[in-house]
Amino acid sequence: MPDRAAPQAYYLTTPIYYVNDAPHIGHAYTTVAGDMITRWHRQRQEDVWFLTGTDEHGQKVMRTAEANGVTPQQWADRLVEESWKPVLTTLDAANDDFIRTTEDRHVERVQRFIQDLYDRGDIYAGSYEGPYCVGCEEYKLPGDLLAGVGEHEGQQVCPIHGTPVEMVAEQNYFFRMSAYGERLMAHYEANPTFVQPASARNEIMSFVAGGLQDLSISRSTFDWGVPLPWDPEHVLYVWFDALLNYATAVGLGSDDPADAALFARTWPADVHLVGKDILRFHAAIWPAMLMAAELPLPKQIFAHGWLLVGGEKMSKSKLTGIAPSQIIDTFGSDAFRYYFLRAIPFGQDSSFSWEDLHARYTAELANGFGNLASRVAAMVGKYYGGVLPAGGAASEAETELERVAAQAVASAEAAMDRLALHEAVSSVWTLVEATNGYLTEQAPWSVAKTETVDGLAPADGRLGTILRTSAEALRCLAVLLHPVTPKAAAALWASLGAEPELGALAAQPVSTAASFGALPAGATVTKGASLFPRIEEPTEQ
RNA sequence: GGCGGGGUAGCUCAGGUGGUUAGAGCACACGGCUCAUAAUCGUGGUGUCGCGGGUUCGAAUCCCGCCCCCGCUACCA
Repeated sequence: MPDRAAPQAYYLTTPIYYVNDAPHIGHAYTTVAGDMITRWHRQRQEDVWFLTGTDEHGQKVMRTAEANGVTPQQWADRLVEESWKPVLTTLDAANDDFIRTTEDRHVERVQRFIQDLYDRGDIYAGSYEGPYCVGCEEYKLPGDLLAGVGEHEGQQVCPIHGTPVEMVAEQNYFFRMSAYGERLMAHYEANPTFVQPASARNEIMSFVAGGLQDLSISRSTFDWGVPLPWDPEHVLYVWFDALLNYATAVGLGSDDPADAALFARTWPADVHLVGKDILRFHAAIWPAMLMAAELPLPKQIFAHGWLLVGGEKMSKSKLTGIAPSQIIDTFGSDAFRYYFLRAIPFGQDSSFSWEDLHARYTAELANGFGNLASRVAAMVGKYYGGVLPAGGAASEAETELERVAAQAVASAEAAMDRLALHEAVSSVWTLVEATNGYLTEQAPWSVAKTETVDGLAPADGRLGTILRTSAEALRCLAVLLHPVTPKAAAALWASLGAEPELGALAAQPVSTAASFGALPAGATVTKGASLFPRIEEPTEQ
């Protein structure tokens, strides 16, 4: 347990995923990005907290449960246990906690939070009026309505039923969000990286600059939610409930000293990763809620883009929704992680295609990285019986390769600070390419012909130097790629025989990764299974 | 409608405060090598830079108009 003077943990969250449906690769993408970032920070030797979870209240979940003939709680339990938690394992996500909004710890702390806002006068009773569709049994958004035709000429109609909507008023409670517009604007202006990337920042600023209305935060037409402590006929608006998870999960509102310590250690969060479709809730409503409660704001809201399939946003209804397992069953979790982290500029929309996935898998993972590990291990086996040679004096070529490694680390570090995940991976890859080039130029197989005597070459000769240096590059790659492809990196770590001397891969610091010479001479190098075996056909699913 | 982003090689994209023959990766072709997952290394071609005007000695880059795509335009999560 860190003491009060201890530096704050690097605390990152994914959105909590709505259990209305099963996970698709869009959810998995966010999780993988968060996992890479937090793994990287752990290897910077920082204290880290990585949170993910599920959002389980609201009318949609209630209806889906009803349609499936179960209670909302049963429905949520089933999806969480059968889909959402397993996918974390499938993805190799190393989260520190998993919050469910139906857990007592969350519900109780949410109630305490809103009671506090109510007591402060930031929540008040009012009435909400809006266009209501009887057929849908819900309020519609003004922008969703269509102009009526024929007998409904001149009226606004529901886009689903085609029947006129009626204005309905409902008594409920409001959050005084209008009071926070100016403070929000001031915060955006004073903290340019609070909302990133810039496109997201511009969008949210233009939204808030347009003026904020108070937010209706309770519902009395259904009961699947957190009851308001002072008026249990109402449940809390699901977003108000959901956003609070980031704080309740790390102990806000708990009386337990351990929870209080965790909160002190983690809050404010460093990054909330979000999809750009939920940016507003995180970049406007959530900070306003925290301001109202007089709590520190998170340091950054980072909105990543959408995965496009055939040029359109991936969508289940259009049959372009893809489950993570469809990719992972064929390519593996490492390839899944690598592909989305490398191929997609983090923060931008990007096309996904099976052809691109397969092409990158083959060119970069199988032929580039996997084959590099394979050829080095094979040569250490062939020329030195699997015992890593000590090597001799470094020539300019070795010095240059080490320089490339140092540059890769420096570039990757800088990219990670900007959450330019794709650039970080690209930076690391320069070492893969340089090492393949180094091997071709140094041609250890040719050197072996002149140095080998009685089947073995001297460990301190030129051949030994080349292979030792190549193994060092691989060690560096294992360390740097552990956040991206943890399974392959671990396999490589084992193949290099690094663990006995250097310890666990996950504990290897990024900062010293590029210092060659860490692997002990005499380490047992084994050529295991291919890191990324070639896969025949593009998998059309 | 308003605001914002975008339309550049077969594909995915960079460039874009105007200036020599418009770039990268992939794909493709040729050459080297043979340790390795038929892998690797090197070399090479590829483009009316959405359309039409304009400013300029010179525009992918600036201005005007037009076409097309996408996002935002609050209480569905």
